[in-house]
Amino acid sequence: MRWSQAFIPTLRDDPADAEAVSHRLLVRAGYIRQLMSGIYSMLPLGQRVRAKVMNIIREEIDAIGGQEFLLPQLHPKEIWDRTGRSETMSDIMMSFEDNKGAAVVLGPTHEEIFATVSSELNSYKQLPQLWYHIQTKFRDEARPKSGLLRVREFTMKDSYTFDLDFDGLDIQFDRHYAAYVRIFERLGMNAVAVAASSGAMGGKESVEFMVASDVGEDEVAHCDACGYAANVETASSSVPDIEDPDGEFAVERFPTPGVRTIADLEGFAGGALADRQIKTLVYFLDDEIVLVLLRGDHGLQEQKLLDVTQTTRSRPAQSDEIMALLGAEAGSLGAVGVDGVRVIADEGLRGRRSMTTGANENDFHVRGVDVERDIVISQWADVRAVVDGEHCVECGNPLKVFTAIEVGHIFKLGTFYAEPLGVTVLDKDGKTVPVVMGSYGIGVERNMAASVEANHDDKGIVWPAEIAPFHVVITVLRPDDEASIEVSEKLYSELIEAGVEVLLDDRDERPGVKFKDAELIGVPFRITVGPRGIDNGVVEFVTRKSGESTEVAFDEIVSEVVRLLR
RNA sequence: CGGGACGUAGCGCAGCUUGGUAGCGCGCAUCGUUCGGGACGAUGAGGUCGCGGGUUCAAAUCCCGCCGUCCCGACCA
Repeated sequence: MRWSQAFIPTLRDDPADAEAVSHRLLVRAGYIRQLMSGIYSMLPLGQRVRAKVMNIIREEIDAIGGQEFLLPQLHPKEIWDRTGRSETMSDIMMSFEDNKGAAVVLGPTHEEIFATVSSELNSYKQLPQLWYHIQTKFRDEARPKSGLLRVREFTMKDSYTFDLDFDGLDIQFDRHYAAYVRIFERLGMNAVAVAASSGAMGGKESVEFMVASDVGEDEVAHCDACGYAANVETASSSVPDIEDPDGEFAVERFPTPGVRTIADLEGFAGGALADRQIKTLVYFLDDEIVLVLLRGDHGLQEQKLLDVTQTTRSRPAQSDEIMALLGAEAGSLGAVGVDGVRVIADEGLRGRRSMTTGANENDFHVRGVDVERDIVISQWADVRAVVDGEHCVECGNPLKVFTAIEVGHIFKLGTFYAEPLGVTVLDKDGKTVPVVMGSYGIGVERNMAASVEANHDDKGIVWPAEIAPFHVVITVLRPDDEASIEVSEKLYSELIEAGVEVLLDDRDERPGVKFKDAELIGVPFRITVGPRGIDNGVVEFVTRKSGESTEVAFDEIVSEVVRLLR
């Protein structure tokens, strides 16, 4: 491609509405343009990268036996009514009527549609199967953000496996795991596989692939020593025991005027340190009101609470609801003497004595509380949010907690979907059995953006060669110089001949502009052709990532590039 | 959905408080000089000031309504 003919609208200034690095750079470097919130046009450079990302994914899934499908984007709403997901997913589902008045939706995912096809799986002899497609999804997100990282229309590779039993599923799952590891490597990212909450999805197990980034929306707890890694929605940690005072203590009520928070009580004469207080939270789990108890300096991880209670929705109670239940405002709440309400206590409170907590009367607390003696605990559970620096439950070393981008998610669904969707086969004995399923997803554009988050510097994008829109840019410093033209045109055709993707910067621009643009768009290698080198029979060869520059003879440069790209 | 900010030329912004001429930088076009890290000079093209209504002799500017975009939060297989 000749740059003079290419549509690569680079911008000198950062776009005003882009904050995430990948968003800023992809817009500035002319890869994408926004059409509306969460909806982007792929410009030629963007489309080249997107196609390469899809090809890598395709290669790796094909390599583990995947069969590529292409299912439609437009679905009859009726199919979604059957599984009830037109209701449960209604807030993100784009739905409307076609011209005949039939209710249709744009698919937010494709389980239901794959299921219609898989109904033609009839016999155990047809299993296992690995089906996938790379298709557009529509999800009407309440708040799209950070460029391509969270959008409303995007491409996803979603695969589905069908097995006769859970052993078969385990094999398919492990193969996907390995394929995903290779994919993220090839995309230039250091992805960590973490245990994830299966949440309302049900199923046996799920693993998310996470790339550390400060624009990520998830938090991961990771142990460098032993490799333990989990989404904080499911992560555990150990914290040092607190030594409670010896001796007998009785529950004693005392006035605490003006004390509203844990911190207030720490500073109050006769109060207590945070780790010697009991924090009492009032939550609705689905429609039941419950008390959740934590150590004063600990925080609640709501997803863990949902998981241990097998509920799907939680919300903090409002002040009037709290008042009706306990007769006091948040800040003076406690579980001592509370009856008829489910009390879920975090493991961190086990065996604790002589604690201080609210008295369920404004401006009063109680001390001398022995958690197990004085409080009726319905359920002990680990519902505490893991914090950076706490200790690994596996090996005891300090955990790191960091934000990350979820670049892939693989699920062992089991029969969770197969049963309601009626995906069954006849086994050897002629018995109808549900198929054991797995599902596996990678967002294409999100991975493009995540790769930029991981591969950039202050000059622009630094693509891994395999997904760069071009492998090499030939920067012609003096396109008005005959010798320069001759050399660069020859190189250009030889490189193309050698299978290298070349961008020939033949624009009538000053050198500085060309260098800046080449760096901004992130082409891995640059060959600079200028009068200075021509006199010596050499070109300058620059590696984008290292900035390293060498002089290479005319007749060696093509083989050098080919060697580096291999 | 709650909170905040913003909407003026392709991009980045000023002008709005105190109503009257729509401006700057970049980019773009032509010419000239330049040419190894975002050149310089000259000339020029380009704007329904987000949309609708109101106040006024007069609205980018004041008032009302709406729409859109971003950020924080809620939400999110």
